[in-house]
Amino acid sequence: MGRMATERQLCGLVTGLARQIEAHVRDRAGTLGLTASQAIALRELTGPLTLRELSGRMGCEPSNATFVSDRLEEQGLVERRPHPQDRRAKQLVLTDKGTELREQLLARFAEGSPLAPLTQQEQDRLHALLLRAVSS
Amino acid sequence: MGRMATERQLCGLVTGLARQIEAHVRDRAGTLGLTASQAIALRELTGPLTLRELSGRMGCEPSNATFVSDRLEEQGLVERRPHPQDRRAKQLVLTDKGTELREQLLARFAEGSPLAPLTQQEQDRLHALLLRAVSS
DNA sequence: CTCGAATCATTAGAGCTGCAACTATTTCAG
DNA sequence: CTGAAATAGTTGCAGCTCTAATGATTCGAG
Repeated sequence: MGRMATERQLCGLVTGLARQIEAHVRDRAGTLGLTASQAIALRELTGPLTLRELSGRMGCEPSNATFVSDRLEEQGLVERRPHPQDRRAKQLVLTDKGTELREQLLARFAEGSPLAPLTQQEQDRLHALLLRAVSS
Repeated sequence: MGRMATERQLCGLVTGLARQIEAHVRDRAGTLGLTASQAIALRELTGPLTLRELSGRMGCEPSNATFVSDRLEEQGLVERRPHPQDRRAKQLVLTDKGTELREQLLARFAEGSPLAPLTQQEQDRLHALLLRAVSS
């Protein structure tokens, strides 16, 4: 076994794992009739959020948040409301239907995550390493 | 600070880092007039590959490899040749132009990877953890 | 106060991706 | 040998993501 990990291999592993996570989300979301990014948006809506805030939480561009919000709004899961303080911005709010679906979603996500096989200690160590890599 | 890392946070970190890597590849590839996936395909072409083999190395579906190969062929960087043993398959081969561009590409990729800030020891530990997560 | 710069959301456009269906070929059980 | 099943590549489709440009609003230096 080569003990020195190259950055090349590391990048491959990271993107590979990201792909697995994405596939897991897609699968779970699919059981509720949602796409992966719709599900992630719904998950992040812990309360009223501006579209920019949502894009920040989703880790994507604001234009993408607009796109996803359109789909969620079409399905009657969220509503766009004028922002109380800033007339440029809009607030995204869950409807009753959206709130209910979100709860089901959170339950589904808990089942069989790709990272579940790792022990708590391993997860903590991975967390620390990733945090260092991301923030630098 | 909560010391227990949740799977939720971990998933976010992994996909966030994957995004950074993707952005880095996109940036470097852009300086040579390539898109990110074209660059990754080119990088993986260490020798003649079947489209299926390429898709395996790229970590994507075969249909995607077809798509990317079309673009590379349009630019005269690769050629599709009949497979010597299997008439179903095709072999993807770099042209002279493709070989030359690939070398420039490898040099560009080496500059400023998102994982460079990690020490060798950290990279090794990350490698081990990711390997465990991916393979299970 | 005022006007230029920054910020919010949106739109248009190009490109990537996975899934499902299809054809051609190979493999293998009987 | 023969026909069913598996495999290679492709295509169509829906959906995601980025970048760049735009209009509306807010902020801030002077």
